[in-house]
Amino acid sequence: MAEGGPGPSSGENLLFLTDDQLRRGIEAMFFAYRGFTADPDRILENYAYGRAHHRALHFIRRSPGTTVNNLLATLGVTKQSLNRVLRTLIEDGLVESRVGRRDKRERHLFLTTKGVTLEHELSEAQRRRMRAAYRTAGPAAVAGFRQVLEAMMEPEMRRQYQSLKDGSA
Amino acid sequence: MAEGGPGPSSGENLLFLTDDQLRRGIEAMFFAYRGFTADPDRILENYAYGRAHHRALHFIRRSPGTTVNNLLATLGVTKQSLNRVLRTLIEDGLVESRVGRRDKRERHLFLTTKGVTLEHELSEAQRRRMRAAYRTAGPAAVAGFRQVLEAMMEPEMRRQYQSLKDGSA
DNA sequence: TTGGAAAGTCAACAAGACTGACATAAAATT
DNA sequence: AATTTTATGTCAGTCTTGTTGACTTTCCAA
Repeated sequence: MAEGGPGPSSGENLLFLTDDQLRRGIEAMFFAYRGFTADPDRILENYAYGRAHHRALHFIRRSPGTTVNNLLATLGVTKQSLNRVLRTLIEDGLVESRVGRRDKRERHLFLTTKGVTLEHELSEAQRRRMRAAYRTAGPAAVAGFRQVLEAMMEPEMRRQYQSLKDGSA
Repeated sequence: MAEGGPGPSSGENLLFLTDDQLRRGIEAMFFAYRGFTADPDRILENYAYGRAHHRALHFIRRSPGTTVNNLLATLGVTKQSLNRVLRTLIEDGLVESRVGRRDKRERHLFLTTKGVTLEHELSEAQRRRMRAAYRTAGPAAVAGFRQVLEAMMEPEMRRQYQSLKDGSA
């Protein structure tokens, strides 16, 4: 690409779109995601659970009563993969699966008291880091952070994200 | 928004630090990271490689001549894990491993022409998405994005990130 | 009543991470 | 010169989390 063109093609300043800047952003995502998952991962080592369990707990807590199919769409995994995780969480009494009243094929998922406890421990660790990062960067930076992340999502995931914004499912 | 306390505790506006806002940020990271890896993942399906190969190619390209130990520290994996990936890349002629001149224990890693080609295909797909997101969000948002991500990194990873900023390793 | 959707299960498999043990060569230290 | 440490590679085994494919059960709705 030869990168270096110092003069923007238009009158606008587009230096933030150079390949070098973009690569910096790519590396920032890579390194930051590691920090993002580090704290919950450390906690999960004490239990017999992994990151997949954390994700399930997070989204069940976020949308209590959600169905397995909903959760599948949000997490973007196969039902077999989710099922293994869900089964252990149900067996261990962290998640309750209630047969749907209207549609009895559906299972509605809820956290038990025990599930809420672990979810809170995990999410509080993650929020602590997020809070520190937000405080360091400030409100304007946070707004930009969210804008860029949202623009980076796949359209279907952006819909998931935005639907969670307001009410639950 | 219903968000907890309407009145900030101090004179400053700290609404961006509510647990709800933090959870929004956590979900943004989760969904955005999926978009971030989606394009390279699709390309990698055509080859016999995975995300781990992409990461190795990226950082070798970024710091040509880097040693195995350096790469290990950057990627944050075990040598056994990296070795498996590196071995296939060398066998397939994408990466060249040269014995160090000064210290013959070290192996210096370089991309071959073939390696550069694949790395470019992968990174161009990733940059394309990043470019679109940056363009949508604008330069101010990008600056904030980078600030928050940097603050979110583990200190050791932040050092890695910043050392890559300037010259190579 | 029958077709199809939702959910669950079983089996097999793969990527990519891990630990632990061990081998080799070369550099550094004693 | 002998010993220790470092850098790398390799073998073997395990774990988590994802995949596909096949099959069953339940049950809603046309």
